[in-house]
Amino acid sequence: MKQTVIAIVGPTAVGKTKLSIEVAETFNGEIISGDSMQVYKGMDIGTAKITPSEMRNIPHYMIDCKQPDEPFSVVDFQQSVKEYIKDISSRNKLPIIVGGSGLYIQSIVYDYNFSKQKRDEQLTKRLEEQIKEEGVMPLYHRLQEIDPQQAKKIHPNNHRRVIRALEVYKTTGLTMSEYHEKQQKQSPYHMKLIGLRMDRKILYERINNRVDQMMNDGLLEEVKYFFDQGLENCQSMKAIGYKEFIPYFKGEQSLERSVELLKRNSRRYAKRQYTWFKNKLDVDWYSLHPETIYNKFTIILKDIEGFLQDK
RNA sequence: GGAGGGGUAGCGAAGUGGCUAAACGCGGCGGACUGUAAAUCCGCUCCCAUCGGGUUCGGCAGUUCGAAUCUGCCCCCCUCCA
Repeated sequence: MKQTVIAIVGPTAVGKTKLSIEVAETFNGEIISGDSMQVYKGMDIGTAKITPSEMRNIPHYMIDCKQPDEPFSVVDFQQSVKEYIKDISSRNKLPIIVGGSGLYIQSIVYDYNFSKQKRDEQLTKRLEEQIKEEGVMPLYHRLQEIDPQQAKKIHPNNHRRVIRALEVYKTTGLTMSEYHEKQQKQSPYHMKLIGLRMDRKILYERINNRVDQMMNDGLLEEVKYFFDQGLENCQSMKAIGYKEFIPYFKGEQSLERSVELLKRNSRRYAKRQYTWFKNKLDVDWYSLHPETIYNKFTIILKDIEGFLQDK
């Protein structure tokens, strides 16, 4: 028998957190964050992390489980989340995954079959060097030889993915395509995917306003703290809401400009999130409007009820 | 009234006789994604269309085989001097 899981996805600032609490309270659920940056301790304002009081005593997982100087990856995420789902289900509670990191959610929904070996950072570095010296094409051609299928899917300009594809083969002996072939297409879970969306204009406005709010709430101090710790090159500082301020602290960019870029990057991110959820997941979409958000929530709760009954 | 500077696609801004429907950035839209994913990367964005065609660079009239680019007049904007 498959475990039942609810997932709530959608672009940033659409209202996922709010809904998640409603769902958890109504159906005796516990929440697993599906977010690549909220795992970091102390990155609260910039990641729009739920606050303890907002949690209303609902248990939350995958939040604050990493130090900002630690690396984190989909595989770490997947491993932990699978455990949490098992654990929550075993206690007869409803696991609710809430988040906007497409790949992360995907890795749970379809139980992505990642390569066993860890990422070899030395190798990554070497390949990066090589690209710097001779350009991508030599490496890209090599990829075309060992895994033509994958090569076709990757644009040569996407160095990151060219390198990764090569790495997978070098460290595991299997090509990426071979991993894909082994991939099951069915979800191991009995799952309802709830997608939240909102008129683009309104969403963008909300994003802009939320950034202003973050600034009022002390985002700058939050980021400054990490900057002063010398963490600027860490993975955590690649987050939107953090990376934009690094040039400011270095005196290379005005604060105004940083905020502007933060807004822009958030908007662009929201667009990418839509693309992912639209095209890679089988989502039940619900259109939200700020004025009538709770009416829509009521409908969603009813739908979930129906879903939970017919399993 | 006098002296200069300028009007280019939604915006900003290059271009200063053919290679230009017009660089680049922003804004907008679409897409890819299996260990950095809030990352990384790709495409479209004057109009119609499948090739292809039709209108553009303040306006009008010229020069020229050919003009956003040269000339004349006109309209508008900015700066300085009165």
